[in-house]
Amino acid sequence: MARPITFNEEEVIDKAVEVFWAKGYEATSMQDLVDAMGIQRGSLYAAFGSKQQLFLKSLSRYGVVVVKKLLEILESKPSAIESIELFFAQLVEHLLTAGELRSCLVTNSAVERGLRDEETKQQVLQLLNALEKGFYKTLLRAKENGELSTALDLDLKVVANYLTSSMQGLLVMGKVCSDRSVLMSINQITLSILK
Amino acid sequence: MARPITFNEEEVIDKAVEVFWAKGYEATSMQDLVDAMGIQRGSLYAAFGSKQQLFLKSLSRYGVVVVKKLLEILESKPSAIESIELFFAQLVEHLLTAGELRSCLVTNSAVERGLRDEETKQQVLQLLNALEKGFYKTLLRAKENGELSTALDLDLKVVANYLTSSMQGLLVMGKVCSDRSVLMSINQITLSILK
DNA sequence: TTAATTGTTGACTGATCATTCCATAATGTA
DNA sequence: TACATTATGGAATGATCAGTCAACAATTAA
Repeated sequence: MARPITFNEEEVIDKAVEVFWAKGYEATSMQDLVDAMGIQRGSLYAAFGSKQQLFLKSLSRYGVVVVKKLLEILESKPSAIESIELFFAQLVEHLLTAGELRSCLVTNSAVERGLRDEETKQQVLQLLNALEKGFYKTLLRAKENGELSTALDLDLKVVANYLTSSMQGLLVMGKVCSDRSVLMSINQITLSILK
Repeated sequence: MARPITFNEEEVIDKAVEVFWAKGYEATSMQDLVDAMGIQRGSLYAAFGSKQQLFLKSLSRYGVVVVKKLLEILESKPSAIESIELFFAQLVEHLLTAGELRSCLVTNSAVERGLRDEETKQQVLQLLNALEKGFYKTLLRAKENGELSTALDLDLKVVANYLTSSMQGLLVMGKVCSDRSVLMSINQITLSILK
């Protein structure tokens, strides 16, 4: 039998996620990853193949960990609308406190790699789709709860898309703006269409 | 007297803008720039100092050329609201036709460099501010024209910020989504608050 | 025509890039 | 204990990176 792997793959990937999240794909060197992941180059290549593959795996892991946690916010309150409000408020909180991780790996990857790498584009689409579905489910719940103005006659799929896009906009603004009141007032208008 | 410069600085910078716009900062090599700009390394360094300085100059030039042209759309129609609608429609048109330039150098720079380079961050803030001011002026015009619902009682500065953020969101979505109807329906909801 | 000045050119530098490779270490089985 | 197997460690690879530099070309003033 063979010598067993001494590192935990998920733990090690989580470190890679942080590096890609903070620095982006191009600015991250394999040396950065070796240092952060705490395993040697050889093991890294044996386990993950290449920088590109490691990146895709990191993006996928980001979906499983971070995006999933975000989506849980949408189910955290009895009121669907309040859940959506909390979701956007938490984004602002993240932007104001997360330091070098202030942003979203999905947004970053869409912008840096969306046009130049088809695999990344497909993964980003999948993650954006998951967010959109989360919004849609929550909007349906709002409708069932009678939380949406009956005067409102909007296609909820479209609204879900709008919320996804608005979220991306907020995350871009948060890259350069640290003013809570500015970010919160953007959210306030964004969500005013639901009332 | 000395030998005069044989290249036109603006023409040459416009080439650099395109390269940074298409590839981003990190993925662009000085060799890429030498090739695209049509001048030699030595001349490039003599004229612009470093990759970082050339990038900042390119971003600034992007503001003078591209952002300025965008802002002109906001003054292109008698109706202020129609001008804003045209602005967002043109963004979609750009996203669907611009190929590898499909995006906005401001968005790209905010995302890729906003957290990691203070000079870039300041320039991005300045450009976002110019956009916001353009929206604000146009919203004021809308109000004066009586185009805004009188029921609407919104701080126009905040709305201008919201439009800036919405624009960034649309540009992120456009990196991975080529579906005109999706992008247009996002705009439709974004602008519905003005009615 | 000559001297002085400055732009142009492309080879060159040392650092760093992603990736490979192999000797060595560690493990389970026989 | 010895063997087979596989992970580990880290040196080495060739390519490419940003940036430098000195020889050369072109221009103007004198």
